[in-house]
Formats: sequence, structure tokens, C-alpha cells
Amino acid sequence: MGTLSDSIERYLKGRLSRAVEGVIEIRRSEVAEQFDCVPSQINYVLETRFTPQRGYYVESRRGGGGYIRIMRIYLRQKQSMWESVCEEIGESIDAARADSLVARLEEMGVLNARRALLVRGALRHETAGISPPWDGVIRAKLLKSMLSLVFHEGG
Amino acid sequence: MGTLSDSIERYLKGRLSRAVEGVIEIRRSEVAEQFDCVPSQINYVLETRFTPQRGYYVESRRGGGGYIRIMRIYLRQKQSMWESVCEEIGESIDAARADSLVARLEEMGVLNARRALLVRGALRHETAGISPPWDGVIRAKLLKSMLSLVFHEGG
DNA sequence: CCACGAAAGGTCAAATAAGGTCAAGAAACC
DNA sequence: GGTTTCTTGACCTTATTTGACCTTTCGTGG
Repeated sequence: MGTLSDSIERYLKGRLSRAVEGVIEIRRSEVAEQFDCVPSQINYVLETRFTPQRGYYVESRRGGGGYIRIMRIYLRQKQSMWESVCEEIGESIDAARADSLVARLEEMGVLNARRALLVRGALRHETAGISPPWDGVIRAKLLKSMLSLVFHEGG
Repeated sequence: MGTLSDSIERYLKGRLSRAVEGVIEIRRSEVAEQFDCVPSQINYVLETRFTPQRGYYVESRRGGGGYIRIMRIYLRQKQSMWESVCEEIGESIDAARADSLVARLEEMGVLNARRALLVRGALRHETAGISPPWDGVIRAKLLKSMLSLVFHEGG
């Protein structure tokens, strides 16, 4: 199912979710061997899927006894989360950053799969054919409006 | 029998109706091959027949392991209301018409008081300082995006 | 000390594998 | 006959995989 990168991503997230403290330490070469791929493939997965934008922090050390440490970053409570989300969106946001934000909110359980899809769909549909820099401005407005419904619903 | 596009549409809807969760993932090139046409034909079918207005959401990924994912949103009796609301909003809508639409949806129970307030707030806030005719266009996009979340929620 | 080699991980670019866009021409429909 | 919808193809953008080459760290023998 999916690409090699997807499998590695799933594997790492699986280990992370089972890890206390939300931190794991891996050997790049070991993971590469497990998935029968070149070591730099692991870097690729880390760079594309474990970014700060998506709520991960990665650090590493080279040399003998080297390692890669992956950390899950937990966010604050709902009230301040809405504020920080607004701040992150700002007056304009590009498609990639918007996507990462939606992915992160989905992983955090703020958006279920269905809503995440609707949000992504609306962002794409409503900004189609609009050229920079206005697409970013409109995307920001749409995102803030839709998420305001989600964050402020219920109690 | 209709056109090639009709056949492709029927084929995709057939697969969708048999899919659990109402989601399918296709390979554009594979479907194109099945119907012996160019790949971009698939895009045409998706753009013209699988729109949010009609209750479908499409997303895709390029590159290795790329795919096109199509989701059916079930609306039951609300489907026609959603369509007519979309039509009423159109590509642009002025503040007064937007307000009365929101009021009407609130009276009908589609929007509760809290949400109606959020929608009005977002419309006002996000179009403030934007001069005609763009305020109307943005208002329309905001309204459709927010209402899509409301209309398409639940099962 | 210090140099050096082994043991990590890092970088970058090429090759490959998708899907997207757009406009021109053809067909179907008033 | 004109308008709308469909079909095709040339060209574009993005994502993944692989490999050659680079840098950092640690331990050890001189």
C-alpha cells in the first residue's frame, strides 16, 4: 500500500505512538536495512513527513554511536491552539503550508478524516485558477473561517 | 450510450457505489488505458462531474506512488438543498443576500445560533476593507466553504 | 597528546514515476 | 450556423528512489 516512503513513515509513527514521552531514537542504517533501501531514503522521509510544521522535531548525531532522535511536539490547549493556528495562517498561506497544517490538525484529532478532506477540497476548489499572491490571501481567509467553525463548536 | 466521458463517469460512480466508506483511489493512467484515451480525459471527467456541488471531493498526488482519490459525500435529502444553496451563492454574493441566506438557514435549523453567528462574523471580518467586486467573490467562497462543512457533516 | 581509521549520519543531483494544464480541433446540440 | 461540450496531445510540475561523495564523532595505537 503506497510507496516505500509511506511505509517508513507509518513504521516510525507507529513506534512514536507507542513511545512514552513521544520520543524515539533510531539508527538510520538499521531502519534502512529493515526496509531494504539506501540510508538516505530515511532522510527523505524525515524531511518530507516529520517537519516542524507537522509537529515533529528531529535531531541527530553523526559518528560512532550516532543516532537520529524524533520527537513529537504536543500543543497547548484548545483556546490557545486556535490562537496559534490563526497566527500560523496569518494574512496569507501557501498551499503546502496549509496542507501541513490540516494534516497536523487531523493527526491531533481536531479534524476527522472527513472534515480534513472537505477542508482540503474547499481550499483547492476555491483557489483554483487564482494567481499569486491572491490565492494565498484567499486560502488564509477560507482556512480561518472553516476552522473557526470547528474550533468553536459544541461547548 | 453517450460519450466517452459518460462511460468513464459511470465506471467511476459504479466503483464508488461498491466502495466501503464511499472512497476510491485510482491510477489516472490505468483508467485512461482501460478506456483507451489520454490521461487528461480523466481530469476532464473529474472536473465536470465530480464537483463539490454534486457532492464529490477529489484529491490527488503526483510523483511516484501518485493517485487520485475520489470521495462521495452522502447527503440524502439535504443534497438538493446544498445544490440550491450553492447555486444561490454563485460566484459572488453581496452582504445583504448573504445575511438573508444565513438567516434563512438558521430558521430552517441547518445552522444553530452559535454557528450562524460564527458564519456572519467570518463573513464580515474576512471581507472588511475589500472593495467591490472582490468582496462579493470572497464572500461567496467563504460561504460555500463554511457551509460545505455544515451540510456534509455526520454520516 | 594526536593522527588515523572506522562508524555513523548528511547532501545533492540524476533517474524515474506519477499527475496537471491548457489550448486547439472535433463532435454534438440547439 | 453558432454554441457548447468533448477529445487529444504537447508540455509542465511534483514526488520518490538511488547512489556517489562529504562531514562528524569516537576509539585506539604511537
